[in-house]
Amino acid sequence: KVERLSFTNGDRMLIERQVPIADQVANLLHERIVEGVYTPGERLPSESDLAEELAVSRGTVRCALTALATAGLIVRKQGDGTYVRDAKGSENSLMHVVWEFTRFIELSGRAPGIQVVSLERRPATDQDAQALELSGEELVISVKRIISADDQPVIVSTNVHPASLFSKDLDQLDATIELRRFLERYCHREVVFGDMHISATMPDDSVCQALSLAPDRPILLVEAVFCDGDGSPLVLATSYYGDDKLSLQDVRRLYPWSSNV
Amino acid sequence: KVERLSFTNGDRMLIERQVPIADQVANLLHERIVEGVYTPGERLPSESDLAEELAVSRGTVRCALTALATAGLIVRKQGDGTYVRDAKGSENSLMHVVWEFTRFIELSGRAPGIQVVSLERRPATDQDAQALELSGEELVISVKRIISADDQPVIVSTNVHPASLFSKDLDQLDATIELRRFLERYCHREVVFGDMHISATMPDDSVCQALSLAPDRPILLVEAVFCDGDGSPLVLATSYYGDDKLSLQDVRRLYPWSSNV
DNA sequence: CAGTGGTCTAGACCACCGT
DNA sequence: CGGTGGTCTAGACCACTGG
Repeated sequence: KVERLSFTNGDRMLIERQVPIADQVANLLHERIVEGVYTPGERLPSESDLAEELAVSRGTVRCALTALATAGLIVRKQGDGTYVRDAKGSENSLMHVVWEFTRFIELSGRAPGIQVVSLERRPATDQDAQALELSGEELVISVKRIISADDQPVIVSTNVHPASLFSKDLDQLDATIELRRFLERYCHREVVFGDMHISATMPDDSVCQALSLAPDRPILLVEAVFCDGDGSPLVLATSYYGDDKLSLQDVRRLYPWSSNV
Repeated sequence: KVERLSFTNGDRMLIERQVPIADQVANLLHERIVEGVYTPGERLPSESDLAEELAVSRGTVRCALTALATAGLIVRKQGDGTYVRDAKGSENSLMHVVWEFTRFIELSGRAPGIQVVSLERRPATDQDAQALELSGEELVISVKRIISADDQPVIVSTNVHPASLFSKDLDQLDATIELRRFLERYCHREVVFGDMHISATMPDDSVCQALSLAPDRPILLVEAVFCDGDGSPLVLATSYYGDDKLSLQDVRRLYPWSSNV
């Protein structure tokens, strides 16, 4: 069998073992779309052609394309071809907004900033315990942040983590990074799942003040539990969105049991 | 090669050709989960066992499992097994809420009702035209409905469709069905994609009146464009949610280019 | 009609988990 | 260690689309 540790196309490393080939293919195609090698509305090379170009099987290419299609980046038409979808797509999907604040704000063309309001270790409340599947009087680590766009505060966010996920002391934690990186750096976990609840609410005084809002202006409240691949809860996130321009967007493939993606 | 048009397990028809096998498997497993054959937290039979039981290849079973995992119904653990996730999951995901009102309300344990406020054919507004990718002065069909739960109005929804999708006259349309069935019946299209924007807003007078709300109570506003598999816009939906109990929920697999689902 | 994506199969090897 | 899911391959046939 051919050993394919890596090979180059032109002067560029393309495929290597180690990380799943399908993922690499997806990333590669994603890059090409972002960079405009494949432009919106354009038809991609056929699956067979891609398979040949990258020296992988067609099944692997399909796997990658499925990922992109699920994310809404491409559209596949049987008997015709695969097209780049002309939409921003998944970049600002609902959940990313919650745990990748900064990227979301950057996408709206503004400069993100994070201010840590508080960082504490305390016993879990009943609500915490239920959401994070904790039993008894376990400890949690709670971080409250204010996120700003162009120095204008737009989000108030509180994240509660099971303390058992952390090996470091409180004063060794740098909370001025966003949720995703925070989890990666200190818990070595990756968010894979999310359960979110969205509602409209009137801001209470503290939120009002933090976001410099008029008290009669409704804002979005997002409550979410994020889990890792095993379904273990990593964080209970409560976020208030106080910016007109922060409309949430959700692009996704519907329907349930269609493997046909 | 074995011809497998259909076969039975006990007295029950299980697999037939025509509809993709993987989908049938997914549906079957979904049913079993819903019916409690497989209960939350329980480990499913191994992929190989399922493949053998249903007389399909392991790849096909994996396809089905991937669909369920994407929807958040199961969790797969390498080297261990596949487990039923204990969460309601995808049934009331964000988008379903918008185009399957009745199911959503039923899931909350109440009786759904649909009242048609207006049904008209008119020229597209600029906003319609942009959202539905119409050019010029094309016609649209606009339906305004009030959805109730236990006779209590909870949603005001306006759906604008390109008139070109319809072959029937206005007076031949029955709008007392929800969006999904409406599109199936009269346009013979299936919703596959959605672009949604969510925001918090104060209800205007008409919405207030329709939902019997106090004017100082914030509500959710969801604006969505739904498309078919080709990415063609089918409907621009504008919905106001005026019920405390109607919190939106979103469960989904994150991360982008992981084919590893 | 040729070419595309859609589906399925059979078999292989791997990484990982629990025992 | 055996069994599980994770990945990849090669090849087959189908359904659909466009020219």
